[in-house]
Amino acid sequence: MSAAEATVQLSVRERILATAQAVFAEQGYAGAGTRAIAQAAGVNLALLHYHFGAKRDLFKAAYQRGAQKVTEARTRALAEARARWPDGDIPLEALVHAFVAPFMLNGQTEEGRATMRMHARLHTEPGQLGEEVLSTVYDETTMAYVAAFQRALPGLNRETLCWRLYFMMGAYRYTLLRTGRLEAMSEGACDSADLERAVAEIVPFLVAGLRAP
Amino acid sequence: MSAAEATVQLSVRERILATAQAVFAEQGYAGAGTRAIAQAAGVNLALLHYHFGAKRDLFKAAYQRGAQKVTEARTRALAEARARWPDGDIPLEALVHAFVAPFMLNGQTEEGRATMRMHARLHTEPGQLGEEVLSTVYDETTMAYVAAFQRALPGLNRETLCWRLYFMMGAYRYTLLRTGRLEAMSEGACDSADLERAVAEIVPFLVAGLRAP
DNA sequence: GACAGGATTGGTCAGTCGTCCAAATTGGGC
DNA sequence: GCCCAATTTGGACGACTGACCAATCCTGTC
Repeated sequence: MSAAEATVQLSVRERILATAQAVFAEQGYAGAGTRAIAQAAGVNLALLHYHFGAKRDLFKAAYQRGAQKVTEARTRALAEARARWPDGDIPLEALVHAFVAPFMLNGQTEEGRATMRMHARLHTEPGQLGEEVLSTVYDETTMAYVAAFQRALPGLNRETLCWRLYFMMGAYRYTLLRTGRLEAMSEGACDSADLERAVAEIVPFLVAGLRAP
Repeated sequence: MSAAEATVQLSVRERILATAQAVFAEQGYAGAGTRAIAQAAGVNLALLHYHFGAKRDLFKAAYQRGAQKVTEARTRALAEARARWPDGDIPLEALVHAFVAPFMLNGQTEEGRATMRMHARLHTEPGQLGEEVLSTVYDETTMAYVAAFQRALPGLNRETLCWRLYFMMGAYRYTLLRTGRLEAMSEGACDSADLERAVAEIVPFLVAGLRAP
C-alpha cells in the first residue's frame, strides 16, 4: 500500500468500527461474531480485542459512532430553526421537519440505515447494553425538542404531548427499518427506500396528529 | 391414535412452543439457545428437534402461535365493525380502533407481550426469517384493512394512504417495544406499560394524521 | 543503526452452538 | 402375554464462539 493510499484510507480503528456497525446492524449482537467482523474489515481477529477490548465494548463504540452523527445533525437542525425564528415561536411544521429529516435523510446512506437498525433493536440486546448506551446519547437533544414542541403546542397537556412524540418516533423509525410492508400494502406502488418522499408524506401526517383535538 | 394420546402429545408440543416463544422474545433468535429453551420447558434437548426439526422451524412455529391469535382478533374486530355499520361506511375512528386495539391490548398478558416483542423485532432477525413468516400470517388481514381505510377516506389518493398506514403501523409497534423512551421524555409522568392509556392516546393521534390535508 | 513501543500476527484455550443417533421407555392394539 | 410405533432419553459429533498470549512487525526517535 502506498503512502498516499494510506492517508486516504480510513484508519484501522475507523475501518473496524464502520464494519462492526454494519455487521451488528445486520446480524444483531448475538448473531454477529467477532471473527465475521474481523474478516469483513480485512483485519486480524486479535486486533479487535486489542483496540476495543471485549465484544460488548466494541458494540458500544460501534453504536455510538453512528448515533452521535444523527444527534449532532438533529441538534444543528434545531439551532437553525431557532435562528430563523428568533422569537422562539417555531412553526410546528418546521419543528417536525427539523426533528425527522436528519434521521430520515441519514437513512439514505448504508451507514445511516445501519445506525437505525442497531437503534431499533437495541433494547432487546442482552444485559444493560441497550440502556447504558441509549440514554447517554439521545437524552439531551430529545429533551430540548420536547420543550420546543411544548412551546409550539401550548394548549396540549404534557402527558399527551409525550405520548404523541413517542408515536412520532415510532412512525419514522419503523419507516427506516424498510420492512417491506409498505411495498406489500401498496402492491408495489410505493417504495420505502424513497426517503425524500417519506419525509414529504410523514410531515403533514405528524403535524395533523400532534394537533389532534 | 386415541384421544388420550393426542392430548398428551399436544401438551408437550404446546409447552415447548410456549416456552420457545417466551425465550425467543426475550433473547432474540440468535441469542436464544435450543438448550436454554429445552431446559426452561423442562424437556430433553433432543425432543425439540424431534417435534419441530431445526431451530429455524421452531422459531417459525413459536412466532405463528402467537401471531395467529392477534390476527384472528383483528379480523374479528373488522367483522364486528362491518356488522355494526352494514352499509360499509365504518367511521374512521372505529376502524383505527379495530386495527390497533387487538394488538395493543394483547400486550396486557405475559404471552401477549412475548408475541409483541417477537413481532416488533421480527425484521431485525437474520435471513428471510422475518419475511417468510410475516407475509404469510398478516397479509390477508392487512389488505382487507387497506380496502376498508380507502373506503373511509375516499378523498385520499392510494399512495398517500399506504404511506400513512405504514406510519400508523410504526407508531403502535414502537409503542409495544417499550423502549423506555416515553418514560425518559416525560420524566416518569407516563408509563408505556399502560396499554389502555396508550390506545386512548394513539387513536385520536392516528385519526387526525390519516385525515391530514 | 540501535532502540523502544505501539500495532499486528498466527495459534490456542475452554466453552457453547445446532444437530444427529442409537438405545431406552411408553402405551395402545392384537 | 407380545408387538409395533411414537415418544423420550443420554450422549456424542464437528463447527464455531469470545478471549487470550507470546512472538513478530512496523514506525518513528535518539
